Amino acid sequence: MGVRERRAREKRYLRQEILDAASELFVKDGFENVSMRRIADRIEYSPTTIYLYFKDKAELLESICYETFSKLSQRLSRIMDQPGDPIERLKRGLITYIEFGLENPHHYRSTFMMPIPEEFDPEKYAKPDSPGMQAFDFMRRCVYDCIAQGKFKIKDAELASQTLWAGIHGITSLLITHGHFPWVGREKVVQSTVDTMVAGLVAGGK
Amino acid sequence: MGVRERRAREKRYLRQEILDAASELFVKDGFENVSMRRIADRIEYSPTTIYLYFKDKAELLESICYETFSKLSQRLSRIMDQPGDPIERLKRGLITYIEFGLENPHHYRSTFMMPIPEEFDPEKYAKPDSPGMQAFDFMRRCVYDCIAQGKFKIKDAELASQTLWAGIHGITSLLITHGHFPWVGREKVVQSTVDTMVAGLVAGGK
DNA sequence: GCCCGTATGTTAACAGCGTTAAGTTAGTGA
DNA sequence: TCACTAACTTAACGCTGTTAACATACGGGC
Repeated sequence: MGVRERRAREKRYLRQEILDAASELFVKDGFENVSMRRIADRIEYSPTTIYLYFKDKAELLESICYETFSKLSQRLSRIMDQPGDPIERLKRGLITYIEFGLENPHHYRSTFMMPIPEEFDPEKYAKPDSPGMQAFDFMRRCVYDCIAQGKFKIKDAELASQTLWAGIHGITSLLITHGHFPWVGREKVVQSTVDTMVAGLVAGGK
Repeated sequence: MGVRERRAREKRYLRQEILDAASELFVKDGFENVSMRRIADRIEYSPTTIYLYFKDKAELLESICYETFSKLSQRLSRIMDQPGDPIERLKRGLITYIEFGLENPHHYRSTFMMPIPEEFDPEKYAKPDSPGMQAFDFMRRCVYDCIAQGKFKIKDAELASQTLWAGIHGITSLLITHGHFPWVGREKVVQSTVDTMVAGLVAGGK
């Protein structure tokens, strides 16, 4: 009587096929250039079939970003588990975040650069443990370590974390959207951003 | 024989009327929620009329952003002309930039957060003196002053400017797209970002 | 063994979008 | 008066995300 199981398996399989097709187009062309019809073409189903597996386009592409950002979480967790100077650890984590964003510009854009906040939707913000926010948590824990060890002049870990996030998000998103700007050099400005932010926390702003 | 002139005047008038209508919708709903047809409705012309005055939607909304960002340039130029400690001047400029972005989220988004870089289009990047870039120039000049007066450990003014830009862009864009995030406080994190970046430049990264 | 209900997928359509080609109208200059 | 041009409109193309209505096939209960 494994019929139910076979069906469920097939269903999972098609769901994954949709995800794969969508992901491929998404990586190549980005959110606004992937249409439900193009995805459907690729898997040789009708466009409406997709709606049996995903509520709408946003949810579909959100799933893709979720998968991808999980990899960032893994990378960060490996770094954070290592011993040694928390400041060096923090810097490596920040660089990893930035590099991840540059490797996955469309995912990064969809996750962190897309909508202007519509009305507050508790549904969405009740789950702050999305992989994106998980990445933020890794950083926050590392900042706690730095403060605990007296490395920072600033004592408010939350404030310090948010400040750092601003910095790394800034350079990541600018390099994504303004790749043609006459940067002094991608690596150079990435490194400078990280070094400057951390130095600022060490020295204490004001 | 002032007919030509009257016609030209009327033409300018309608152009401005389009800009005003578009701007109003734009401020309210943002780029992707303003349609040519909605603009046309508002001024009681047919949608195609707009194309007699603007090449396409992008150019129309670019004009709007241009106008708005000119105001930022003005604000910044007033600040930069004042005497006194260049670091204080710089900080005031950075804060002004951020506040401007938060006051005009849709303009800011369209100008600095929108496209993934398509193929290099020299047409667009031959004019780096757009108001957006003008704002950047103000900051750069101020950074030069700081370095000239030996206030910064970092000596590369271009690198320092780009690093600062990353920081202020980061907090501006995050507050725009993630207004619901549990920030420790908007003003607080803005101030912290500016202070931390500047302190980092003063102390010298590494 | 038949029938019903459900799961799965399709077709057709709606309402919108940016944009273009073709057509209309009014008014000026010759 | 005629021809030309500038200003504007109508109609259409080819997209978009999404929904409602319809088709089909298949397993469970009688």
